[in-house]
Amino acid sequence: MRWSQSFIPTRKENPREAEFASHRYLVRGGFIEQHASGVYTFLPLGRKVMLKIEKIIREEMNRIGAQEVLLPALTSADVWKETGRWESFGPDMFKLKDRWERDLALAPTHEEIMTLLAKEHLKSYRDLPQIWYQIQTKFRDEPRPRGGILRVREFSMKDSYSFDATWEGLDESYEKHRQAYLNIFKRTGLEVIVVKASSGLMGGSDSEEFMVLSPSGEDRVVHCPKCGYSANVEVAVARVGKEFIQSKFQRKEKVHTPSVRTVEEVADFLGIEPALIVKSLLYRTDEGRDVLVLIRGDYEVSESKLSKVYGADLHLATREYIISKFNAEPGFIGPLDADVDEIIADESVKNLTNFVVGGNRDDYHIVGVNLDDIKIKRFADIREVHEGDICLECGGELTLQNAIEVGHIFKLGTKYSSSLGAQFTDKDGQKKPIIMGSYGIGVGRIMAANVEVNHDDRGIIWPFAIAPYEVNIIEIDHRKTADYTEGLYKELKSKGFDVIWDDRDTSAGAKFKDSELVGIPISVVISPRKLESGEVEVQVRKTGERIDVKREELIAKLRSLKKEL
RNA sequence: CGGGGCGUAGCGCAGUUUGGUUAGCGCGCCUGGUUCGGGACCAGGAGGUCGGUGGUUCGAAUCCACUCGCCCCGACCA
Repeated sequence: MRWSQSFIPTRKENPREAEFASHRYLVRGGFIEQHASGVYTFLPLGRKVMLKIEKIIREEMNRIGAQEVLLPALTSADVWKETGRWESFGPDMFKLKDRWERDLALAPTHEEIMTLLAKEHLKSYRDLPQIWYQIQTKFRDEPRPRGGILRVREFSMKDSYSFDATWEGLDESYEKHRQAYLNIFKRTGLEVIVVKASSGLMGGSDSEEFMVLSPSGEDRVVHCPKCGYSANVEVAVARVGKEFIQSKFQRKEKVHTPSVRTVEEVADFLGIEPALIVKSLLYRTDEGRDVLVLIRGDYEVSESKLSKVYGADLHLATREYIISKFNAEPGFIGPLDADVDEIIADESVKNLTNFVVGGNRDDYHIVGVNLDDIKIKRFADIREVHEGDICLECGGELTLQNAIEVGHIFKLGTKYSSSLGAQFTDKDGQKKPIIMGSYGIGVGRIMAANVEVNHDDRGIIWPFAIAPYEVNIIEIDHRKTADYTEGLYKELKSKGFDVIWDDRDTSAGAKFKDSELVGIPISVVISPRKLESGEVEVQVRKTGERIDVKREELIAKLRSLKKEL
């Protein structure tokens, strides 16, 4: 392709709204353009990158015997109602009506549709196992799109589904995907860590996420550098830093603590460490049950863990509700004589002695409290792991880092096959629900995560495998070298390089800047001066190297660079 | 949904506090010329319902009300 004939609308200035590197550079480089909040157009360069990522995904999926299909994006409401997800997705699902007022939905994922397909055709254990996948547009009405293409409402996802007759079979299908995913991320130039994850709305038992560590990520992952334990903070477990502590307060008594509300303020006021204060948080179920949650003052409650332990979604009560219920401000409520349906305490509370709780009256706390004083229904691990907590596996010190989720794999089990009646007949003649797994990769996220991780202040640094072009031939003076360059351009193309030829009638500086912004891994610079000695210059985007190469050695040089990058 | 910020030419911004001719600047774009290894220079030119609606006023980009859109921070997910 000639640059002069390409549609590559690069910009010199950052778009006003773009704060993330990937957003800035993908827009500035002419890869994407915003249409609406969380909805983007892919311009030629962006489309090329996406197609290259998809190609790698297809190769790796096909390698594990998966077969590509394409399901509809526009789906009938019935199936969603059958599995209950018409409600549980709630406003995250784009719902619409047809002209007959029938409910439809734009699919946010495809477990239901895929399971129906399996139900229709996979009747016998002889038909199993199967792995089906598609690369398709998903629609999710995200409450908050973010970071350009990092989190959007319409996005391309590779999703696959495995159907097995046995649990061992599911393990195998899952393992195949795990390996395929590792290959895909490696080939697309991403370093990922695999973390234990919450299965959330998908349901099922085990699930793992593939994470790219990056400050721009909105997930947080706990990692043990010593033994490799890794988990999303939503499900991570650990031992608390200091376990057994007791305070100086020997006697239980009410203490006047005027307008000290937060844990820090109370700790300062009383002259004890925050860990000795037991925070009381009021949670409510959707049905209106009140659950008082106790946790050590230096920790936070993990709502996802809490909800799982409790068995239903819990949400923090509003300030107004707390005041009406306790007749005290949120900062002063406590477990003693609390009129709630249930009290759950985090395990971190177990080993405290003579601790401090809210007094259920404004401006008062109670010190010297012990577990016997409180009617705790159960203890559970409901706290969010902190940086520096102790690894349960090996005793190492845990780290906490931000990460971008680029893939997620689930062992679904029989959740969907049971509710939709997808059964097969086993060897013994018994009808059994098909055992399923589901597996997703965000194609656009691979692209965005790549830019987040691989960029500098000049622009993007693509890995060779998914770069929009592999080689950019930059002509310093098109009028003097056009014929020569055309020969070179044709040769590179015929040798299999994805090459663009910057033949524009503009200054050399502008061409260099554009090339660096767009992030083409290798530039071949053609200047009349160097041509006299039969040389061209090779520039490597990643390292900034400039190497003079004899014309006849160019192909060999490019091939060796291709392997490195 | 809560909190914060922003909408003025294709892009980035000034002007709004304190209302007052014809709404500015840079980049980009068009024409002509000169340049040609790090976003070139000179001359000329085109391009704007100031997000929208309604109000206040002799007069509104500027004040008021409503409204739409976008971004960022907190509860969800590839």
